[in-house]
Formats: sequence, structure tokens, C-alpha cells
Amino acid sequence: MHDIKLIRDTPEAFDRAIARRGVAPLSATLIELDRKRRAAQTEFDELQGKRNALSKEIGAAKAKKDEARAAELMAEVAALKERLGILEVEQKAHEEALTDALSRLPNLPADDVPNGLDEKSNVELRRTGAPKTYSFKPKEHFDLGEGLGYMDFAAGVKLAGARFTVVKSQLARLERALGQFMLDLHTTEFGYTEMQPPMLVNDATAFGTGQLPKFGDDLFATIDRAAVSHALKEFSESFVDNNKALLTSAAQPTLEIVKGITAESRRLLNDPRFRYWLIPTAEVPLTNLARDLIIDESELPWRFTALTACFRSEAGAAGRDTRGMIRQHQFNKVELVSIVSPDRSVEEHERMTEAAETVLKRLELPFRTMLLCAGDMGGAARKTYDLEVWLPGQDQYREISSCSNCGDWQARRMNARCRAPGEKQTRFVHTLNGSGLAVGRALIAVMENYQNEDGSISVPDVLKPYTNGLTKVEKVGK
RNA sequence: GGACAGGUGGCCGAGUGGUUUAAGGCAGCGGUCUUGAAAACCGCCGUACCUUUACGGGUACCGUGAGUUCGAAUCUCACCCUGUCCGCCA
Repeated sequence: MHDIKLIRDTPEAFDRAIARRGVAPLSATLIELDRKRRAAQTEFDELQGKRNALSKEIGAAKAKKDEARAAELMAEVAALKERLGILEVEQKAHEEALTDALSRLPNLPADDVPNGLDEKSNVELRRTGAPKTYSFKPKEHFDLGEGLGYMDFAAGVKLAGARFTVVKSQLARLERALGQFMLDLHTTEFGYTEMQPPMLVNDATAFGTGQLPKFGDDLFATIDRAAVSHALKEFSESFVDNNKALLTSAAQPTLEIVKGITAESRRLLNDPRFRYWLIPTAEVPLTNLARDLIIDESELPWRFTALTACFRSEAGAAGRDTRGMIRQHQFNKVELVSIVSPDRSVEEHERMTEAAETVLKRLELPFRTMLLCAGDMGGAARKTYDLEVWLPGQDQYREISSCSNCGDWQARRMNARCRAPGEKQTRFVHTLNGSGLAVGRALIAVMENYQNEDGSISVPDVLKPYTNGLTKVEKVGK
């Protein structure tokens, strides 16, 4: 969400910045909406003030038993009423239109973010660790997984559908070890507090981080069917009662009643009260912990980490990465979230990226750090670093982490503020999030980088404390 | 799922149609007194928006939304949430 005051003050700069994200100039439209909104509000406030003053006089007149004066004043107020009603509706309409327009715009890129509209313009900042050389041709993770019998794609399809996988046995253990290792690293060495947040969230939470209103189609949603049934039953009973006339007069009374109840049923299934979104990342619940708060700046930074399942519809990715478990509807991820005062987010962004990089360094996986260009960032971000891990089976670097500084863009949506000790003025916090890391992809990276010629996978040293003696993932039995 | 109670500023808490401009207290901040501290006393102490060069002025907000009224924290309706007890449950 953007600050309309800032747009008002520097419209050209705003248009130039959103142009870098491929959005057409909008400041003129927004400013005009804002002008109408303020005009309505100013007049409304004035009339309301007049009404309040007159009402008070009525009270005084009545206390003095001066009914004639009271009646006179009441007539005066009545004259204001119509205009007041119109202005209220106008003000609300302009305000909603403005908020809606503002909440659909992506964040402005930071000054040091390169221009460009897609990943071709991303800038490689550094490479860490050199890809190993293999005396054999490295396999891709799905061949390794199926060869071991520990990655069952057919079972995933049977149980759920495409883009679901069942990971088994020693590989499942290895994935769990990866998650534990990451959480331990972030909590003990980087000061993050481990959390277990809800994986289903409401509309307000999904709006706060920017999934709604624009990107609802990328999410899975659930409905509380029992609650819907209950509401529908209550509706049906009163609906039939209220439409008894239909039963005797209409040509097709039953049809009319069925139509009414069907319409209500359809409405209830989309009622936000009964709908929960499956989180696409733990960023969503963790960041929203700050929603509607005024946090004392002495408490900041807040640093949270969580290992959760993440759910994504991958609607825009048809045909991409269909083999294997690179791109799944459900995957595990350790997420990092920081809530900081506005003057600290730049340094926190570097720190968070370092935490994510440390995971790959300790696992001794080669990777490169990318600075995303303006057009390739997510809507909430003002600046993003991607970590791309080397996959010898695929012979390329693949994204495994994305660390973003969102500035105050999410904070404005969430109304998340902070206040310096002794200060009166509140400021919007800055929010940051990063994967530390995507656990499913880390499993793939370990498999491909630590594979042996016989198809077994050596366990990285740093994971050995977590695997209960297992040092090599290999096929057991026949 | 059943029964009851409740939702007021950072916290506690009064307030059932008009001097409420939300009492009072706690916490916090400033001051007087004191060598210093405590106590006592005095003062300040919610958020957002509109307006003004500024000083200032105004409006909204008492869980949310609608309604009644000249006027709503207060009355009406719906919804949300919380607590307690009972039932069921991983």
C-alpha cells in the first residue's frame, strides 16, 4: 500500500518508479480521487460540526423548557440532514476507490535495484563454493529418489494429484534433519524466535502481506463446511417462513424457494467468515503478528522463524518443472521474518540474507547470490536477493531462497506501527522476509550434490547430529 | 454442540439519551521540595483523518456493521471475539 501524501508531493517520481515495474502512470488518477475524497470529507466535517453544535443547543433549550427555541433549532438541523447523507456516501465511495487502487499497486523498487522486466536482467552479485566435479554423470533428484525407492510420485498423484509427492523412509528423515538444522541455526546463531503459526489464515491476514486482493488465485482456500451448513439451515428455515405466501400464490412455489436457497448457498460458500486461506509461506502469519499494533521501538527488531508446510496453486507455472519435486503444490519451508524500525531495514536485509547463505555454506552447497531486477520482484518487495543453489543433475543454478525488504508497504496494509521511547509520533515498521531455506529444494540440492555413483546419497556432516546415526541414504533390502 | 457472562484509552475501571470535552486509579513523562532518593503536591499523558504558512480549529473512533433520534459509549437488530461451566474430541 502506498502513501497518498507521498504521491501527492512527488507524482513524477512515483510514476517513474512504478514504470520500472511495468505499471502505467497513475498518479494523476490517484490524486484526482484523493482530491474528491478530501473535498467531501472537509464539507462533511464542517456540517457535522454544525449539527453537533446545534444539537447541544437543543439540549440546553430543552433543559430551560424553551420548547419553541428547541423546535426552531431542530428544523435547522433537519435542513442539514440531506446534504450530510449525500456527503457521507460520497466520502466513503471515494475513500474505498482510492484504497482499492492503492492496494493493487506493487511496491516501489529501491534505488539500487536494477532496471529490467524479467529474470534476464537480474544481477549476479557473488558465487560461493565451486561446483564439484563427478567421475560419472550426475543424476537428477527424481531419478535418484525413485532409484532409492524413497520418492514416490505415483503415490502423490493417487492421494492428491499432480504436483504432490510422497517422500519416504531415509529421505523423509533427511528432509526432517534439514528442517531441524535450519531452525537450530537461525534460533541459536541469528537470534530468531521459533514459532508454530496457523497454516490457515483469514482474509485480513492474507491482505496484510499482499496476497489479497490481487493474488487470491495463487492460493488454496478451504471452507468451514459445518459452519456453512449451519448458516444455510438457519437461512432456509426463516426463508421458508418469510415466503409462505409463495407456497399458496406462485405458479411454481417450490422452484422459487429452491432458487432462493441455492443463491444463498452459493453466497455462503464464498463468505469470508467461513473461508480460510492456506498459507503460501509462513511469511503471511508471521508478518501479520505485527498487524494493528504500536510496538515500542525498544522491543524491535522482532525476528521470527518457522518451519511450515506451504501451499501454492502454481496457476501461472503450467508445464514448468512438472517432473520431480522442484515445484509442488505443498512443500516445507523454514521462513525468516523480521519486523524492524524504519531506519534499520537495509542492514537487517543484509543480515537476513547472511543467515540464509549460512545454511548453504554449512551444507557446503555451491550457490550464487542474485540481486533481482525491478520487474522480477514480488509485489511486496522493494529489494530482493535470491539465492540459487547449484544442481549438478540439472547442470544449473536454481532458486532456493528469496530475501526481501518490503519497507513499509506491508506495514501500511497491516497498520503495523512503532514508536520510539519518549516520542509521540508513530511510524510504520518495516517488514522483511526470507526463506531460510526452502526445505524441499534443499533436499533436492543435497541429493544431487552428495550423490554417489551407486545412487546412494552421503549425509552432509552438519546434518549427522540430526539423522540418528544415518550417514548415507541408500536402498535397504531388495 | 448446550448454558451463562462479558468486550470502554498502555493497563484497571466508572459510565442505561444532552455541562462527557469518556470520571477515577495505575503505569509513564515533566516540575516543586530534597545532598540524593522516596513520599507528598502540581502539571502533562490515546489513534487517525481534514483544515491552517503558523498558532490553532474541526471530525471520527467505547468489539464490527446497520438502525432509531435534533443528539448514541448509553436504546434496537445482526455479526465477530473473549471468558467460565458442561458435552464431544487429536
